Amino acid sequence: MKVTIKDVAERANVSIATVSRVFNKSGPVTDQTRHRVLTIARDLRYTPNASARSLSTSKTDTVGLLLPDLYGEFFSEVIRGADQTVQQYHHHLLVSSSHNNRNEIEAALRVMRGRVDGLVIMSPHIDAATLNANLPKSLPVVLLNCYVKDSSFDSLNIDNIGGAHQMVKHLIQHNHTRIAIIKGTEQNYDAEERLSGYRAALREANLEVSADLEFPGDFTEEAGFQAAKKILVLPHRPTAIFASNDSMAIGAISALRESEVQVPEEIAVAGFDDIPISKYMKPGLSSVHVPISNLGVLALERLFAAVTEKDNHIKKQDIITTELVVRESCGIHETNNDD
Amino acid sequence: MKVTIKDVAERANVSIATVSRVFNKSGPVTDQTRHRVLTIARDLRYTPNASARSLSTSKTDTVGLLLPDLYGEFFSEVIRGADQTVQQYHHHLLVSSSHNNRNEIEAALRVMRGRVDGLVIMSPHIDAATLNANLPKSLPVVLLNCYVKDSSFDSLNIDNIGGAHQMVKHLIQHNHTRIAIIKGTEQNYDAEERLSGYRAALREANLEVSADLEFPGDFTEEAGFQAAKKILVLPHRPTAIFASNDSMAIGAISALRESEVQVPEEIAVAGFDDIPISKYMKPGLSSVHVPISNLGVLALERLFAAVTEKDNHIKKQDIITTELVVRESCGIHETNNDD
DNA sequence: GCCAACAATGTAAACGCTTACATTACTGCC
DNA sequence: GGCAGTAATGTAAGCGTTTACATTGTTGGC
Repeated sequence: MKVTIKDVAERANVSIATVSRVFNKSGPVTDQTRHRVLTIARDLRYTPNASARSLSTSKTDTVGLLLPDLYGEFFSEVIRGADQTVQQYHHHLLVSSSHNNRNEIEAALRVMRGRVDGLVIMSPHIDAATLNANLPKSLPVVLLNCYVKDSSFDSLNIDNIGGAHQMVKHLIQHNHTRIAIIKGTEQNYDAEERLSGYRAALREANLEVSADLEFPGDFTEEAGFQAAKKILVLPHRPTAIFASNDSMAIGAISALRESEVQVPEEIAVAGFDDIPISKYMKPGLSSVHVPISNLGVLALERLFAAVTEKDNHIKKQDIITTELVVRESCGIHETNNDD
Repeated sequence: MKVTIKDVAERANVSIATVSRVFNKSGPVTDQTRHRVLTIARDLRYTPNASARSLSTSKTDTVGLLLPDLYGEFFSEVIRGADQTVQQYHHHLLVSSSHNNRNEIEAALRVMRGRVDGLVIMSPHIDAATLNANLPKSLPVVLLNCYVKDSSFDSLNIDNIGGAHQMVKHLIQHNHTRIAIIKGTEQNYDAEERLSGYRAALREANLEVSADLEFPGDFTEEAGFQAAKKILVLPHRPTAIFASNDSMAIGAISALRESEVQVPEEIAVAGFDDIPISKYMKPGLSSVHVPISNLGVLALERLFAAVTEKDNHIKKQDIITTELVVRESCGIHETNNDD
């Protein structure tokens, strides 16, 4: 039924070593022989057995992408960038979500190990110890947006603090003094950083940092919706809302609309991530642009560098800068240089 | 460096066969022995080598998901559903996009073969011949939204015709008589079916089917935008636009807005797919709901059935029904039973 | 007490490939 | 013409498992 290298070798009257050499372009082979082997292989529909090859070479030509969740455009974009890069390097992409649960993450790590030549991990809840405990020291790893500062790992992080700071500063510069924030998921790294960027900007402008203006959220539209409802009944109503991501901003706007509060006239709204829809909403959502699909590309390029360079690969911790995107929802149309 | 079954066996004073039996729960082992092996394995951080195992068993515990593209929420949702199901069955997910190019699809197929126990293929451009030529007869395959009617394959298709028909009929019932369509990508299966559903509904209502009302598109927001611009300059302006997917509908709405044409008052707009944002837009986008993430789940469940049942698996061609979702963009608020 | 039956474990072949090393057959140089 | 050097090919060991079959040890029925 299934055709192996041996079948090809027999039919071509050569040894399996020669067939192997043809397929791997390793070692010298006559043009004539090569051609004969290739033809017969095609006729026989021969494909090298990936497992056998992996076993022999201890390479899998596959890299793993471990994500906290597979929901929403953010991850979809990361996957897209990753796939693109992986194909370019003639590798394969093993994707898995980890459900944010520590045990499941460990299981996922262990299970990936041995199946991949390298691993990109995007999981806010992971720490260096878990990583070291569950992965062989030799497996190249790139951390994407993880809360691990350890210089023993390559990592890529979004400049959450800077981005949030920039957006809030922008609002302040345009005379907003009561700015509420809808926070991200409790304990989430991005969430905390965005919050601290928000606070820093307020402090810097000598504005009060108050728990009364900080509303819980979990990055879903629903949470944004609920938070906005709460904000609306505040005695001294804020003039601006900074949502920790676009989904929540969208939810918030939809709540404001429901209550017939004009955006941005009565309340300005801004988000974070700049997901594609932000551009197409009405009003267009002001946001902090994160080069998401680029993130996937960068992570994988770094990973392949690590895989290739092996031991003399130098690890780096990079911070990806964000960019302020001003649309209508924050009430400041003009293109001006706020920084 | 790397620890193998042999290391565990030596340390535990048993043969490798016993260790193997412990890990696979195949064959009898004393509780005492099992415990000793397990403990030592844990201490040694032993993980069975996946390649060796695959070579030996010719199973990979991995299934492949071949998508035409990785762009947008649609695929992100399919992947999510797929991942969820795959985890449930303790398998892994190898994802790849095929770039819609025939050669690349063939390459992807060939490369997947041998790495996976089964394959879900979503690729409008593929035909039965290509499939047969590049895949071993024994590999379970589920076609997702492919234009292959062949009963020798399991397949899942969206009821594009029915969905489009239903939406256009709905518009007609509410007194729209000039309804433009923004078509999907040329030669694309979904695109053609949605177009024919549109035409059927018009014909059924004795409305003219005219090329003047059919505008090219390619499923991107940009295309929707451009098409709407063209529609706006039409001498006898349509009162409704049916976009072949939500992205184009969103692009169209944004073009109309730019020209200060009221939606739905002046022109009603409807889409297809019911991607999550549709709900949060203003106006909410009327659309044809496709249970996307469910699609991923269903496809993988079918695949696992095929993998498990092996030879006595009975292939089926299923059509997934869609559902009309009426929001504001088509101008008919009331919840009524249109069918 | 013997033997059958079975439980627990071991032995070794096979899975399909890569690759170090061995072999063979040419070349051209002195 | 012999020999070194090299190009082309072959041989066989190993990669880490699984598993059919063999071996050993125990049990219980007669």
